[in-house]
Amino acid sequence: MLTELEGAILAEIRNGGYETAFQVRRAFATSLSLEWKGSAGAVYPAVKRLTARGFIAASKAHDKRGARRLRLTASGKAALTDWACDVKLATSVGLDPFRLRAGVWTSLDPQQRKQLFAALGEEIRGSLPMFQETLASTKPLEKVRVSLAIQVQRARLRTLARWESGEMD
Amino acid sequence: MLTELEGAILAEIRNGGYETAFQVRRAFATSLSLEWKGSAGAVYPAVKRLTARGFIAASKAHDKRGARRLRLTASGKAALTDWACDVKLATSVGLDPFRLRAGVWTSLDPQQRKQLFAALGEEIRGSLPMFQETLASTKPLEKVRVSLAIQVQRARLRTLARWESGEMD
DNA sequence: TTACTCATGTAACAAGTTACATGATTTA
DNA sequence: TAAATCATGTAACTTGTTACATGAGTAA
Repeated sequence: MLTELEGAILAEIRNGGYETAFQVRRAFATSLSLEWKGSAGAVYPAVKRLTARGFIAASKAHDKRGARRLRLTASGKAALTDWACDVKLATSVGLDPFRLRAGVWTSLDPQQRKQLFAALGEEIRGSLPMFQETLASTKPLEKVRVSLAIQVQRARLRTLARWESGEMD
Repeated sequence: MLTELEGAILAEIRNGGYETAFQVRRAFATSLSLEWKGSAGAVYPAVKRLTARGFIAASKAHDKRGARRLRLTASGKAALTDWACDVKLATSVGLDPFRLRAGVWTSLDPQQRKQLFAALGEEIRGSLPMFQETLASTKPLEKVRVSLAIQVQRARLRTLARWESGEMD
């Protein structure tokens, strides 16, 4: 069993090709589709755990700096596949901040709600260009994730439009 | 600043009307749209924190059992509204297990992928009736959350259909 | 040579998990 | 009266956060 972060770390290492833990951190910190901060206190211990479980192997780089380059072992690849193909976990609803808050919006007075929905729509529409830029210039793994993030944002916009012009159901 | 769980707890207390912490736990444990387990070790400390911050007030029930019934204070209501109307937080992408795994699916061989997508579709379609039942029989707050969960599942089905008959983009 | 980036970590803290403990009330 | 449910908690653990420490290589 892997945590969501551990699964994402294995995916990043496999995808990036001999990345250092530092590069994994940076990938997380700059990703639009990943929610984690890429904090040292999360990534280094997680890499240590995954190494101890035999999922990651490390080798020194040949350059001057000689950083620890990470790669997946055979069992690491298997663990990643198991994690990614877990049907129950993959289809669970997840922690969606929009959904979690939407219930509360029903008890807002109409004027406040109208203002809020306008602000939400503006924020989402403003975020789409960034997503679309990333979509053009990344590797398949991140591309697919960004594409799904865009779909979520579009679905939110449709929901807002429906709620603005009618009932909240 | 509230955590997602704390926000959801305040929403539940406001929505439920003088619930006990135990009833909040059960609501979380049985909810289709909430990801938390409603564990005692999460809920009781959170209620304690929220009480200490003046967001929750408690009173003894008049019945034999005399349980601690919870209600929101004025500042608790304000804190809930602030949390629910935080535009940046409400529109952030969240931790979606489907999106997190989807990137890895690109490197599966076609046969495996076909099988996986069939299983994912079946699981999602199998879950929809439960969601739809809940939709008929709950209060507005949970109703809206379930409705959004259904939309997420439908969007996933559309994505799978598109990926099955074409390219993954 | 000063500042920035690369690189690896630890410490204190936050907030969730499971598992356990305890007891009152209600139902079969 | 035995079992189930209601009710409130704590303890040990896991895994994330921020903030700090340290040092090597690189660019201005």
